[in-house]
Amino acid sequence: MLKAAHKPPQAQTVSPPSGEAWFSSRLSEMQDALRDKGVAITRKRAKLLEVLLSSDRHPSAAEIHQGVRAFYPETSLATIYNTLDILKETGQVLEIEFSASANRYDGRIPDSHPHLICVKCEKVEDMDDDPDAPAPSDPLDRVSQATGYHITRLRADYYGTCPACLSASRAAAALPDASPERGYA
Amino acid sequence: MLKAAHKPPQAQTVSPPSGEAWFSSRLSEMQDALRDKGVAITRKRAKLLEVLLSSDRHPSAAEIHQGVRAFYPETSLATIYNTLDILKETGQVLEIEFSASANRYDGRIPDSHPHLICVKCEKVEDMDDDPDAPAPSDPLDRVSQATGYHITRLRADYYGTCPACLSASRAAAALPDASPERGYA
DNA sequence: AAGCGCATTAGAATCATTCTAATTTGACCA
DNA sequence: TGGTCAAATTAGAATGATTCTAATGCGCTT
Repeated sequence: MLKAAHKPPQAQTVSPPSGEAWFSSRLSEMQDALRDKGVAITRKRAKLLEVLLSSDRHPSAAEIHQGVRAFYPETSLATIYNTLDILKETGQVLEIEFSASANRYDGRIPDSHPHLICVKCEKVEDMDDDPDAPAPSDPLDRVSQATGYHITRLRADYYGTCPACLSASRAAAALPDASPERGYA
Repeated sequence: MLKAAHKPPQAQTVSPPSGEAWFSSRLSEMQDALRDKGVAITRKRAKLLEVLLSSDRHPSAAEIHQGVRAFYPETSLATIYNTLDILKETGQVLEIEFSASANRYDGRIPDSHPHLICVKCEKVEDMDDDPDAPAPSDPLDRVSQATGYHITRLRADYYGTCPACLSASRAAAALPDASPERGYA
C-alpha cells in the first residue's frame, strides 16, 4: 500500500514545542548547512526554518512569510526568498515548482521524492511507497487505489546536465569564460 | 538502456513535408479532438498544430508563436494560449510546467511520461526506458548511466483529486453551487 | 446581403519572483 | 564605549509569463 504520508506526525501551528526527534535533528542539519555556507543564522532566519519544518502543508513563500511575520512583523518577502535560495543551494529544501500558482517548499524531506497534489484544494502531500500490497500495473491506477486520490496525471522529470553541456563546460574549464549557461537548475 | 528518445525522427523546421506516418496520424487525432469539442479549425490553429508537431524541442508558447507568425504574421500570443488551452482540455498536449521560465509543450506524446531536462541549455527530451540493460538501483544513477546526462534531480509528482475534495464534490453534485474549486488541474 | 457567433486582436492586468539601492544590524576590535 | 565594515534586510520597482478584457473581424447560414 501507498500511504499519503503522515510521516512527521503533523505539527499544525507555527513554532510548536515539538519534542519530536526528527524536528530538532532536521533543524540542526539546516542550521549546520547555513553555518557551513558561512551565512549568519539571524533570528528571522531561525524562525523561517522553524516555520518551514512546523508545517506539513509544503508551504509557499507567502505562507512562510506570514508565519515569520507572526513573530517578526517587520520581515519582508525578500528575506524569505533570499533564505530559501540559500537553502536550495545547500540542498536543504526541495522546491516544488508550479507555473500557475506559487511554488511550494519541502524542508522536511529535502531530497527528491514523489508528491500527491490535489488539483482542487492544492494540497501537497508526501507519498511513500508501501512494498506489501497488490499492485495494478498502471502507476496511475496503482497510486489511485493506494491513496484514495483520483490520480489523473503523473509528472516525472529528471533534471540534469545534458552530454552536450557537459563537454561544453569541460571545454570552458580549460579556456575560461565561455557559455551563457542560464538554465532551470 | 534508456535512450534520450529520438522517437519521431526529428523534423527540425516548421511545417516539413514530413511523410512520417506518426505525424499525420497525430495531426488528425488533434484535429478530430478539436472538431469533437465543437471548435473551428482555423488556418492559424491548423498551423499551430503543425508547428507543435514539427518540433522535437518541446517548444514554449513563445516559440510556437514565432512558428505560426512565420506564416501568419498577424497572429497574437493570445491565440496561441487560447488554442493550447483547448488542447490541454482535450488531452491533446502535455504541459510541462516551470516557474522560472516558460512552460513547454509536448504535442507528440500527450500522455504523462518522463522527460530529461538540461538545467544548462534548457533542452527538454523525451525519455524512454529500455528493458535490457544492467541497472543500478538508484534511479538517478541509473538514468545518468543510461542517458549520458549528469542527473541531479528527479521530479515525480502525481496530480489528482484528494479524498476530501472527492467527497466534497459528490456532496456539491447533490445540492449544487458549493465550493470555489480553483486548483492546479 | 444580414445577422450571428466564434475567433482574434492589442493592450492592460495579474501575480510570483527577482532586482536594486538604501538602510539597518551586529560582530569585532580599539 | 564607540567606530567600522560586511552581511542582512528593507520597500518598492522591475520582470516576465500568463490571463483577461473589450472591441473588431471573419466565416457561415439563411
